[in-house]
Amino acid sequence: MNKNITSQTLSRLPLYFNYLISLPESRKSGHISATAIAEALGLNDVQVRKDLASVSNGGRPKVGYPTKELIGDIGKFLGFANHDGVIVVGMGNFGRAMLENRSFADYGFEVVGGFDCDEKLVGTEINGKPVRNVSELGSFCRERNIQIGIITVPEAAAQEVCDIMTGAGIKYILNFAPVHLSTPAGVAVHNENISLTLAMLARKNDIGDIK
Amino acid sequence: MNKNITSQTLSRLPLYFNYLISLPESRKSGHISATAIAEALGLNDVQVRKDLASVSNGGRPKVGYPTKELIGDIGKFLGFANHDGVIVVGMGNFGRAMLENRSFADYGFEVVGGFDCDEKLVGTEINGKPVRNVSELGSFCRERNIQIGIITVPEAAAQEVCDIMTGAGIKYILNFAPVHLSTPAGVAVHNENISLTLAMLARKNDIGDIK
DNA sequence: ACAATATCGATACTGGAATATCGATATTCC
DNA sequence: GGAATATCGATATTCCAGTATCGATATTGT
Repeated sequence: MNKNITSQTLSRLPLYFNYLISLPESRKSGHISATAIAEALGLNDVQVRKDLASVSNGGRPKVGYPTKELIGDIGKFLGFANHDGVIVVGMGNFGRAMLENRSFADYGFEVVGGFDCDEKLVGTEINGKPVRNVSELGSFCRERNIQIGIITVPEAAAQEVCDIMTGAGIKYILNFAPVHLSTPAGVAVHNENISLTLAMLARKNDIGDIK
Repeated sequence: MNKNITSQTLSRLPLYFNYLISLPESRKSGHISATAIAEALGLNDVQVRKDLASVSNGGRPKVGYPTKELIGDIGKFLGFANHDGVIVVGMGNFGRAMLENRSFADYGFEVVGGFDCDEKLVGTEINGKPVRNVSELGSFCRERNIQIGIITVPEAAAQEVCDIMTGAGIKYILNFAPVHLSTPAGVAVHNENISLTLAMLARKNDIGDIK
């Protein structure tokens, strides 16, 4: 168990977690080897072992890691037992998809509500979650100490929404608008530009010689 | 202008492109330095220079790169003048958002249609784009030589849809279902797990030291 | 009990990407 | 025109993730 971890390792942990919980109950009761996990996921066994070393108390030679304990360790490490509240601003299709996304719960997040400035939407519910007016965002987040926000508004409104969020004490912002947001220090932004992602994926092999 | 390019460089090019086109018109008419770009995007200036060297004819010392030319070069290189057809399978909110996303066009993509297996949706139009039955996917894609597909179906159906896509000759898959897809060689998959992204964003500081 | 085997963990190696350094060149200012 | 400065491009260096190797250890089978 070594708390020094790279983001690459961090990004593979959910993969292991996913794989382990998908195992039939019979296999969960025993042990599992890094070799077996690597095989199943098409990875290198040493890599898996190194990754696991950073979250677990170690496995035993010839036996492997106790499966249930390992699941617990990874889950705990990733904070999947948390219940962090998340708000979503912009109730277009994207925003609605966020409110309906069930997989957040698996990772310890709970979307507690949506915000929009369209009066026709304010007051409605989506997937049982209320839609509030953006003007209430500040008080809502401060009251509940919400620290995570998702921006799914059109490009033009993104920076304004971002400012409102940071003003409300939001510390982590996931931004789906295709613009670069500027934020005060201490606020982490992740820009998720779908078109960009697609471009990176689909253009890789097109062009000349790529390593 | 050197056509040997790494995928890392390639993945940064759209970033530069994005930044450059977002500049006010006044600054676009002049020149821009690698240093300035690096500063704005939080990257190393040498890295930016090296990246740009692979697509542009070079800048001038003390002056930088002619901005408009650079935009053109990157855009041309990335194929943003293309019109690559894209299909979307799964007409939930997510899928609908994809059909309505205007920013694809900026990057040379055109969503040509959606697919679903819900008969209530098949035959309708979303944002002027027809929704077809998944059973027609194969013939549709082969006829039009579609190579790019986006998966926005629930977890359980993702692998099946993936198989149908690869069977239809799709070469690039953007997958929003939170599962690892297995594909034949020659098919590129990008898994976009929103929950995971959020976890990495919001948990980074929680957990010990992350590099 | 002892040999064979599977697996672990630590260390060493490798290759590629990021970064630092440096000389060359264009521009600006005096 | 010449000094100062910003920037480029090339080369050298550093760093890091991934992989291979190897000794140690636990289990199994004879």
